[in-house]
Amino acid sequence: MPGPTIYDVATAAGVATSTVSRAFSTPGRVSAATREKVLAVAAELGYQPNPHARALLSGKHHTVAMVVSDITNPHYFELIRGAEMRARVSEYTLLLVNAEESPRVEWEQIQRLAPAVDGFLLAASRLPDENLRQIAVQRPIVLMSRELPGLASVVLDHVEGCRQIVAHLSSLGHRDLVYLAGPRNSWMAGTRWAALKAAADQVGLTARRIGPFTPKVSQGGAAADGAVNAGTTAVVAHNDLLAIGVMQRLAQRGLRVPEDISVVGFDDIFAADVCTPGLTTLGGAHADLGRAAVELLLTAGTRGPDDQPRVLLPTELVLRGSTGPVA
Amino acid sequence: MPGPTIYDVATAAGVATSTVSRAFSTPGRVSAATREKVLAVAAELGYQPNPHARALLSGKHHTVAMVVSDITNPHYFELIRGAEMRARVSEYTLLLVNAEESPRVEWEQIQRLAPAVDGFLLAASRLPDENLRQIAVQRPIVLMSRELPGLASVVLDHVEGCRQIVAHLSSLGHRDLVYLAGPRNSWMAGTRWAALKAAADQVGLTARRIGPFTPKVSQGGAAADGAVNAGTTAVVAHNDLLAIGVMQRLAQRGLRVPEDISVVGFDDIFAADVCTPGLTTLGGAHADLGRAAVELLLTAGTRGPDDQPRVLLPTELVLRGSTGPVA
DNA sequence: GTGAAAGCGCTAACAG
DNA sequence: CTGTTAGCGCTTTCAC
Repeated sequence: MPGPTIYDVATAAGVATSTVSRAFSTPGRVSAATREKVLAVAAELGYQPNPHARALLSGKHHTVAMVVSDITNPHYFELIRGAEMRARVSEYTLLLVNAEESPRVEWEQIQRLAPAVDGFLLAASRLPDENLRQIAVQRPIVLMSRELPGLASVVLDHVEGCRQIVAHLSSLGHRDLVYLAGPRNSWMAGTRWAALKAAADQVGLTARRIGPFTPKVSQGGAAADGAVNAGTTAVVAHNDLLAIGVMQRLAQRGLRVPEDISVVGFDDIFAADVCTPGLTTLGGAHADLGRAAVELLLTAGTRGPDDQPRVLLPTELVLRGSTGPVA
Repeated sequence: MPGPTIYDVATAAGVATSTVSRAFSTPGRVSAATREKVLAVAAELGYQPNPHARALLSGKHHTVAMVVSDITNPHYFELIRGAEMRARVSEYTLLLVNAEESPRVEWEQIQRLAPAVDGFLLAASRLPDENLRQIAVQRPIVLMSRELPGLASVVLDHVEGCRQIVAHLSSLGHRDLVYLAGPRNSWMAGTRWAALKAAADQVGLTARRIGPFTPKVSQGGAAADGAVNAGTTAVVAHNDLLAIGVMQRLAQRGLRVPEDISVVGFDDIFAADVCTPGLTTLGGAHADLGRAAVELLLTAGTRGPDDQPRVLLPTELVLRGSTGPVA
């Protein structure tokens, strides 16, 4: 079962193990003839270098771990996809870890894997800032959908995005909006609210926040009722899942979208395009976020702790049927 | 940067490296006092065992690789989720690999990772049977959504599921159906068609197949036109993505679903529930498939090559608005 | 250009 | 119960 080793190859090819090693890692330092022979024998035996042995003395693992705060959220799937694809290009392997929304689990997993990976991608980490800094001294890390001064990060530009949302609603005649907030320990939730509030203030629109809500379809009912109760003409939900849940509840209550109330989401997940009415949502190239994060991680060695990049990718407001002029 | 090793801990605690090792791996074989001390020192130094060194001589990696034929298909996400969660429970790490629908890429990735993982989960593998058998002699493998005699597999019970689809359509008065086939090298596509055909024959319903189609929303247009051209009252699409694309195209052509034509999909992805009309689709606990596959893989050592389990999980036909009585 | 030998971090005999 | 020692498979000096 344990495949052939360089010893087997060396014996079969009549050379030393070091020569076999060189034939693979530094082909220039072996004569063409021996190299050919070694490679031929290796191929015949089905030899595959053992990554563990290699990692053991090189310290390089060719592996990055991606820790996702909640793998059940379809939105992260795009990030995972993008990350996997970029990693593959550099022949890196992607380790996938689910933190189950638990900071403790997240921390334990990271500590466990730290000696075995080249770096971490932390998507929507629920860890306190201090913990993130601790990790960063052990291993290169890149935050996704979260920012922290001194650490590399990739996020969508929500300031500009929220400005667009507000401009859109304002142009339709809405005079106020209600933000259905995401979880308390979500950096994104805070960011979205701040950006929304600032943009609203700027154009003289009233912005209120209710919540927090767990951003799932099932929570849409409570969120919708809260919004109706608040008496607004426009709601901006923390994400598309919540927004879809809201629309379902509104329909149930006999309220029409967008005639009676406009709904906006975040993420532009696939379902936003097929629900009725289509959901107006702030999207962006999420797979690119994943790609950019891996990119940053792989080049982390070239930067000092003082110039950790903060990549801001553009959002795009996708207009669909869920927003319309105020009656 | 390279964290502390057992040597550092041993020195600091004034014991031998083997004692440190034992304190971690076989706590029973050390006196309580020394164990306490070692663990304390280790914690203080922030010592973490190096998994590579451990794997190097144990041959156990506590890692399983999941190879997905096409990571862009949201359906696989559920499988990935389930697998990740089950792996986590046993403190296994899940490696995620995308084969990009290419048998060559799939094969290369598997060969590359073989020496570094405890086994493979192959989801909808596009590899020929022969290659699968070759892999199976190197490492334990579990096929997902594919079967091959002699290899462990987990699939949904499409025979029964397709029978239900046919019964449903038949009860609505449909006398024939058209299957919009998936890719040629997809085992699932062949299986679905065979099951559909058999079930149709049994109840005296005419079944025809057109395609193959790449199962994406964008291919729904061509598929829908083909179905309309064939002049049928019911189409069964290879998966929900294709079905949704079909419904979009039908709407565009002014055809009503289900009044003019009924549509059925496979997978019950999230979007099937929010599109209009809701999509009738053959679902099942896909996350459970992922779980079951990991389960099988982790217990693979206990079975001989002659009793490789073939796990069949139940499907469930989810009735929504896209199917209705024939006019 | 190639071989011999040391050692990466850890565990598993084998002594004591 | 604990220390000594020999590798796991590979790369990397250091000689030749």
